[in-house]
Amino acid sequence: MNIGAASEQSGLPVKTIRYYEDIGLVRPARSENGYREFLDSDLQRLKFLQRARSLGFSIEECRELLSLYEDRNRASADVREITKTKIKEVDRKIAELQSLKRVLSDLVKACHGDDRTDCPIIDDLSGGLDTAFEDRGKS
Amino acid sequence: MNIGAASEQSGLPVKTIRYYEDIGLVRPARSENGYREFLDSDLQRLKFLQRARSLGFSIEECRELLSLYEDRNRASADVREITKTKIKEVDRKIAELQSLKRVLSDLVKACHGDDRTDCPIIDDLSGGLDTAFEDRGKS
DNA sequence: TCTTGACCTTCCAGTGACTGGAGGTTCTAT
DNA sequence: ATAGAACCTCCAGTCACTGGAAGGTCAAGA
Repeated sequence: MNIGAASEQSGLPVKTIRYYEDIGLVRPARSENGYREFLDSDLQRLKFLQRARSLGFSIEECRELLSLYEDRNRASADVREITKTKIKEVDRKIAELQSLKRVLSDLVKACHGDDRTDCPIIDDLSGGLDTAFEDRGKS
Repeated sequence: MNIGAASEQSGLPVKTIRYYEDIGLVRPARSENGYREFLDSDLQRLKFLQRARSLGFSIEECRELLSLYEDRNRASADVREITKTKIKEVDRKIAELQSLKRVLSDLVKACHGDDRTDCPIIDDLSGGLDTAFEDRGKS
């Protein structure tokens, strides 16, 4: 099957599939006319990649998962560990965003939001060292 | 003050400050020796940027907020609107991550995690069209 | 047969927001 | 005088694509 069909079947953009070939995640054969020829096994890999990426695994993690996937002797525990690490990362990101949301919500609450030219949000951003918002500093 | 002091005062890395100058977010004067000379007003901008970036505003949003910040006539309502839009974005990201976490947790729960070579996580990633996880497809 | 248009190819450049490094100048302390 | 820190510019790399130019191939219709 050509790249267009592979794209449709896998849910990955054509450009992305070519990119994945570039970085060695998939190695489709070539037809005589130079077109990429995707076998079912290639399509499997692409679907795997689509799914894993949509679950937030990085390209390098996908590479690792793929090699576990191909390795008939890999332990289920290895895959489980990678996934658990990923869950912890997701948890961390959620917590960060929730704290961010809290600060932003406080700012909006404190802001009268009319056409006056004083604004607590701007005040906070421009120094605000003595406002109620304590958790400044980079994450 | 030199870039090193500005970095320390603002909490932004030296490289980042130079980058911000490149893209026109800050315009420090130059001393005779070619060194950047940061005035208090420059430092204000840098602190503003540090804070706004840490709150998840993009560079372009920071540019907008800065121009509102400089504009003595801007309405508080404008700033409030930008912030509210940002909160909605943060909410969306949190929801995405929570759904992602649910799927990953389900996978880990289903995975026996021993040294057997069958693994529900890999099974899910490699097609898994008839597993219990429904929300595949790109976000 | 010719043409149109869809699909395919490669290659180069850009995204966002930095970060790292090379190679060179200036300042400061000893 | 000299060592080392701090500064300078410029170029390249990061991540995971995405867009576009310029051109080759294929299938269908006139």
